[in-house]
Amino acid sequence: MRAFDIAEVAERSGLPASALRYYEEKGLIQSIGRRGLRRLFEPQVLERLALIGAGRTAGFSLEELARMFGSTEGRPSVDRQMLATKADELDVTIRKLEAVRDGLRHAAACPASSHMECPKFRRIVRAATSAAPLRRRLRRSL
Amino acid sequence: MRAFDIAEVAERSGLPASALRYYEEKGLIQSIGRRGLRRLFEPQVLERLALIGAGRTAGFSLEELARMFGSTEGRPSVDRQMLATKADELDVTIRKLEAVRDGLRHAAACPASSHMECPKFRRIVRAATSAAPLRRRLRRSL
DNA sequence: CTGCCACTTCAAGTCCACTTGAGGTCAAGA
DNA sequence: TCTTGACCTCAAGTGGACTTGAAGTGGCAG
Repeated sequence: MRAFDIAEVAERSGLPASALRYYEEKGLIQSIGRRGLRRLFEPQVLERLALIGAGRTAGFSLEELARMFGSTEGRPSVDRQMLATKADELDVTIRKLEAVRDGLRHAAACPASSHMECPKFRRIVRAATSAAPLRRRLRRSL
Repeated sequence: MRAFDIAEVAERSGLPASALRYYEEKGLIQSIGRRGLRRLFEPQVLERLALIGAGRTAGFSLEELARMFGSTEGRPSVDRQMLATKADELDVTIRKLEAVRDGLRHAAACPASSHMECPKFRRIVRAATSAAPLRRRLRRSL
């Protein structure tokens, strides 16, 4: 078994075929050829899709992901400085998320009728909103 | 100075007036009255906006935020069970983000020409994509 | 009192990441 | 050979979160 057709990639990756076609159109993945009309994919594509999924989880747009590791060809190497910068940004995001999580946890436990009256809650909200240069927000997956 | 007009809230919160009107329309904030046509806001609204910002950072939709602390009136109390569940979901998201961050950091440092050939990188990608029930994705802010 | 212009409303437009639908093709099983 | 139906393309639609534009209003400096 050398190549998968789109239905097989869809099943194994959990993504609908329409999304795979869209990703190909955007240069995020490539099919290795066709059988008649039908796209053929290397098993490798599943790892690439995993990588894309991870990047999406971290809030990168498809365009950013394409820039980061879209077409491995024609590029000297991924811009390492950019990767490090993105990692730093993610650190900031993570810290905010931790604060939000703590706020949620506290709000679930604290008996104050209005959370904004609770000094602890207010401190947590401040933590979640300061830590200035947030560039990313979270998106939902299904 | 008891009340802010929309331009002042916009300036202090960093959000455009159009977004504030939109948030009001969606029930996330309230103006406390009008001077002529113009909305007046209590200084309090800034804290609420901070809370909304924190929630948005964590990937909650405006509708979810409205449910969580939209109109404080008419609701016995925020659903504490839901808050705890959201906190748990955030924990999962945070773990994925940490894995993505580590992957980025590693990719920035690792000399392998193709990262997918590096076993360490592949392990990190797996960590970022497993931990199954992710419901949230990150969104970008400006 | 007048005029400016920051504010107002409402409808429509934008961006992203896909999804859906119509209409077409062709590999493979009966 | 014929039929089936999974796959194809391309255009248009969707949803969330706003933004933009046109047309109107009214507080306040002069």
